[in-house]
Amino acid sequence: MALWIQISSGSPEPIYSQIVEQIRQAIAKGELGIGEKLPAVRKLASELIINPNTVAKAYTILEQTGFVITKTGSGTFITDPKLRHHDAIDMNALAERIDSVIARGLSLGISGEEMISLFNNRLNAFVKNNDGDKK
Amino acid sequence: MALWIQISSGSPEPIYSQIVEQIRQAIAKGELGIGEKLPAVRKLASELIINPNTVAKAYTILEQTGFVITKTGSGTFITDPKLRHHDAIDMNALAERIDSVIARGLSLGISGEEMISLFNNRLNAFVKNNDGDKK
Amino acid sequence: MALWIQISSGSPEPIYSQIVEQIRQAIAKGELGIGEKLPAVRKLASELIINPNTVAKAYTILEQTGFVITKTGSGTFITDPKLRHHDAIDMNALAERIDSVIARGLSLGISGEEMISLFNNRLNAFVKNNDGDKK
Amino acid sequence: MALWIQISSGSPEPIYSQIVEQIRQAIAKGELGIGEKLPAVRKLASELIINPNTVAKAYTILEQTGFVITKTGSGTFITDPKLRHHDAIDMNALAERIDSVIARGLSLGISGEEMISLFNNRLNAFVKNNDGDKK
DNA sequence: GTGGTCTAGACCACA
DNA sequence: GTGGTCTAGACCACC
Repeated sequence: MALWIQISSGSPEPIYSQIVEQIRQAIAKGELGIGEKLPAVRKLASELIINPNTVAKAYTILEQTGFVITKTGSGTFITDPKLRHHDAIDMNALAERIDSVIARGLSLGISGEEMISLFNNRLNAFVKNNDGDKK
Repeated sequence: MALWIQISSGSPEPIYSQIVEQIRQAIAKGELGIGEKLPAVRKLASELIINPNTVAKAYTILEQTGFVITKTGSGTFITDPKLRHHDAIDMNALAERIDSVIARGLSLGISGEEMISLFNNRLNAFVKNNDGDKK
Repeated sequence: MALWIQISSGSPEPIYSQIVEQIRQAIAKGELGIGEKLPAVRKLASELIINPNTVAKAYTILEQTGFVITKTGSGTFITDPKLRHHDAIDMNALAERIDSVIARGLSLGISGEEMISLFNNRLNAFVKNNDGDKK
Repeated sequence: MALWIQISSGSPEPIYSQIVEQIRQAIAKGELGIGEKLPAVRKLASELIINPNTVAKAYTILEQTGFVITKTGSGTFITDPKLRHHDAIDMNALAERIDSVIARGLSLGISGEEMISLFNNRLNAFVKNNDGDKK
């Protein structure tokens, strides 16, 4: 449980971004609840065998996006979702990402129905986990 | 009709990548048919007011990905989708991209139902255009 | 029999080079004998639906390399192999091409034995044809 | 040891392609082992007295072909051959290249036996080095 | 330090 | 006319 982050160093996506993404997904899935404490920067860095600056950058971004709050001296904690702020810009960005995914799928020869089916499957993986936590 | 590509120079996504993405989407939507000719490198570059090398890089990537073929001296053309070949790796990458999109959406406070609805809407934009062509 | 040249317009190899290569192979296989007449430039160009200049360029290269001789007013003919001249440079170039092929093969996971076997198979295809002609 | 790449600037083969080819061969010969680091883009460029962009292009191609992975900020490294995936298309391309080599050799007046002998000699140069590493 | 992106502009090969 | 290659040099992101 202590270490659920997977880094692929040979990836076009920067490491700090991979960390941000995975923590965001963990929060979305409910694996990380409100107020829960993230691993210390140095500890996570040594476990992933990466530069502490890289972890720090990831945490900074998460804080700027409102997903976590860092209390100097005690650690970094998941924030209350109600406190997170989002722009209309975010919705546009999301729509663009969806378009991109659809174009990629269609180019793979996947039909519209299959795309929807695939999307539902992946979405259920998220929802299921959240239900599990709520029980 | 002549210019349907939109570049945002202040974006973290590189310009050449924006071009690749938009052309891929245009192909997926059927706006660009098989065998159709893309604008010449220098022409598109001057229209978008960017360097020809940047356009050339985008076209090169599209060629390596199998979406277009370039015939030196005559131009760059959309390939037949049947000739494109894809790996199982591509499917995994697609699933990961979907996960990423879902996490982003959920973190914006969007419910599962709304996500599905949004996804269907975007997908319809693609399918509609293709139906129009078939008629 | 009249038209045995196959052009793939969507190829990194220039068209004129494809023609040169295929004629060279036809000569090596014995499909084209000494003194035999090549199709006229304009005729071949119209059959392949390409620019006559492209065919002319191919014939020029074949002439410079000594494979054919053009007699103005009558046509282009295969030369006597004894009259062809080659440099030590050619041998080095050949060795480099072999190295390149081997590296490519090994990177595909093909063993040394398989490489030799494959090479022999392809070579036999050439020799067989020559035997067939001699009978 | 530091510099084993030879560039011939007067060659029809582009410089970036020469670099790609020689590194591929070095990998096939075992001169470059898994995980080994390639020279930095700027360093190799200054040693070969060419533009860094040209080296970068070569490295990019090697990455797209799966021979190396580049980790921005730390360097470019040889990948594990097991992770490289290839298509049946590659085998056809290889066979074509072999045909081309054979035709070129035969046109130089080299007999079939000599061709095989030559091929074996070049192949041994590769295998020997690999055996040496294994000891 | 590393590689990635982009520009400006030149030259060449191809059709 | 088309795209392909290369140079010179700048700026940025990553680690």
